[in-house]
Amino acid sequence: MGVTLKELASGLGLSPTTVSRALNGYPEVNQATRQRVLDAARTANYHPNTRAKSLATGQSRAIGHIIPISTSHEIVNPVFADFIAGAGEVYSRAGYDMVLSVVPDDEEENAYRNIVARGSVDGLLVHGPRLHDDRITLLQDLGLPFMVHGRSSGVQTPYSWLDINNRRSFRRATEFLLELGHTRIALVNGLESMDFALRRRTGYLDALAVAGIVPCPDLMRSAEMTEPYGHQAGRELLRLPDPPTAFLASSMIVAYGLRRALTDAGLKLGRDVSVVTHDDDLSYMPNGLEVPQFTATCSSVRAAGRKTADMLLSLVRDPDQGPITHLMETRLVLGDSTGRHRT
Amino acid sequence: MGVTLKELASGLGLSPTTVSRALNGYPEVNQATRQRVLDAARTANYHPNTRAKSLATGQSRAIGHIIPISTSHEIVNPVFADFIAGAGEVYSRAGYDMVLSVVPDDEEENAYRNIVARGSVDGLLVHGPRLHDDRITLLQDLGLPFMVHGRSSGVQTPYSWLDINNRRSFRRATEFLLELGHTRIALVNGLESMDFALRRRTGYLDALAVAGIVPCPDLMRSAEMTEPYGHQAGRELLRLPDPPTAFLASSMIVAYGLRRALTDAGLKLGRDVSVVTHDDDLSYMPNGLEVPQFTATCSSVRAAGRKTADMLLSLVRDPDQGPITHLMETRLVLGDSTGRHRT
DNA sequence: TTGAAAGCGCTAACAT
DNA sequence: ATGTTAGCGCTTTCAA
Repeated sequence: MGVTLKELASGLGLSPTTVSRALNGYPEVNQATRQRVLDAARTANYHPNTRAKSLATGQSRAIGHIIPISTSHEIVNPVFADFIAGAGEVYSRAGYDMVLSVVPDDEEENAYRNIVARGSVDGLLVHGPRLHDDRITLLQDLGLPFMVHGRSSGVQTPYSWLDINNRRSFRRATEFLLELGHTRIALVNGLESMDFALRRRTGYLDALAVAGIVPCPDLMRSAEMTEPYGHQAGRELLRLPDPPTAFLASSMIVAYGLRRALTDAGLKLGRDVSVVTHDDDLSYMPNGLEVPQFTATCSSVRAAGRKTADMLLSLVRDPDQGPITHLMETRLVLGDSTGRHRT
Repeated sequence: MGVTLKELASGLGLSPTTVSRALNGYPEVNQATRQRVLDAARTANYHPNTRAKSLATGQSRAIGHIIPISTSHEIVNPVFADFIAGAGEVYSRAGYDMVLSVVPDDEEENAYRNIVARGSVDGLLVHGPRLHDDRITLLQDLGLPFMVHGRSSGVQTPYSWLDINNRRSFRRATEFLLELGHTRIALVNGLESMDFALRRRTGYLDALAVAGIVPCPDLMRSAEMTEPYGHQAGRELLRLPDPPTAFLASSMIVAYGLRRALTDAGLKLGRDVSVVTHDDDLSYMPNGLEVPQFTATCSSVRAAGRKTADMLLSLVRDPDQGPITHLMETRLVLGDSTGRHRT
């Protein structure tokens, strides 16, 4: 262990109270005393014990993130990592800890209740909201400040969230493919039980409707976003009697699989067929594709993590300010091997 | 907040001590009393305050993971997510919290010191060890139990680690390509300042040496493992006067980029050129490749996370047991579109 | 401007 | 088998 406040105080011939006040920036401390205390703390490498502090103040100075892992499949959404990294930066700077709970998705409610009752965090961040998400109403009841990364269409009462404009991104991506003359456009989407995936489909359907095209169910796929899924979807779509000439992939990793299926079939991307990808993170975007390449980005997931953490901390500091929300617009980045792009 | 132990006790007409003992499974409690307490705790939805508990016991029941993020590039290694998920499962089950600290890589030492001094964790997990890693000797000095995911070749004193046998994997992968008749084999490796990457290169060189082949510096690449890097490396390697006929990629994501470069160049995988990939996690492995496909796996990163967490908890419970280590052997999974594989 | 005393919620001797 | 007391390291009235 390190030095305690008491030890530091007795070493200086002061009371723990004064030392505490000096360290925490209370105004009523003598300048000279404060300086002495600060110096002593530094040389003694003093760090306050977090647990004692939070027991005394009633604040834990920690934020909880609950990562639901499905019991059925082993994949963790890779954007989590970047998002968490962004949020973590903000917490560190603000002197907050980040507590991660990995919870099987059939025990989520319990996990939330526990974490609140144990008082180990001052706020919570909800990941991967579904269409109807009980977690949100649960947290509203529990009264702990929380933010949602994404939205839940089924929840009517207001809550705090940050989301990217998925619907708009996908409408614009579809419009782009329509402009290129495509009429049979496949949507290789994520799991449509997730709110974001439904919004993406809605955007896709919006654009088709405006163009007067009746959506074809065969052209719409939905599953967990993995490379093998993209590959299989691509193969199956190409086997259709009237195969699509363009593909809209819901994530870069899905596009990789799709690309494999298309090139395996001897198709040349950008000549025989167009692929457009959506991903939140530029860092996954391959450059120099010969495909028209679309990336809807909120200038990286990392930044979204930062912004969400900022908002949550503000909520923790002032819980009475009411729900706060932020909708991030996406950029369109269309590129090919010549480096063209448009926004 | 929830109910406190004191409230629970006075409600039952018992002393807090007895209630504490009943709840924590001490043997000297009357069966009937224990049952009464347990029931009351359940109906009152009682959960002990973590901070108070850890202040009293001196144990925080939390494990820290420090994620170094480089200030120069924005990428978080995607295997972190899976590893963390596996570790998190174990912690949850054992009643431990997981605290994640995201730290700029130039402030790591400070971060470690702080976290130890503040006493917020009982143990630490070190990610991404470099060849010479000061963190390890630092932690040895600080005396907090810790595990390393990977090893650091430069550190001589014993410490606890879990690693996969990178050298052996890459030796076997290279041998496989040599058996196929290739003599110019490119190594598209990760950053060789990382310990794992150096071990992989060593394995590659081992196999070449046995075959009597002089390694060609032009054929060895090293960088952060991303898709664009794989792509660029592929393009550049193909432009060589005497280009490689086989490629060894250090991760699946690099292989994706490589594949793009090769197909763009009009090469047919498995006919004109062979690609072999290494990745810790099968879930990234595309099925049905027409390429001989190699995956060295410790049956998923997730499992490695679980195992490492198990070991760390055992270390936390009994710090005197001395360093424990575990070397995971890899499986070779060679597949093509017909589903063939060998181990 | 400083200190003494009480208390945050829990556990752990030391009684009984 | 149960209760009393003290204390973990810090903050926070209240008093001086």
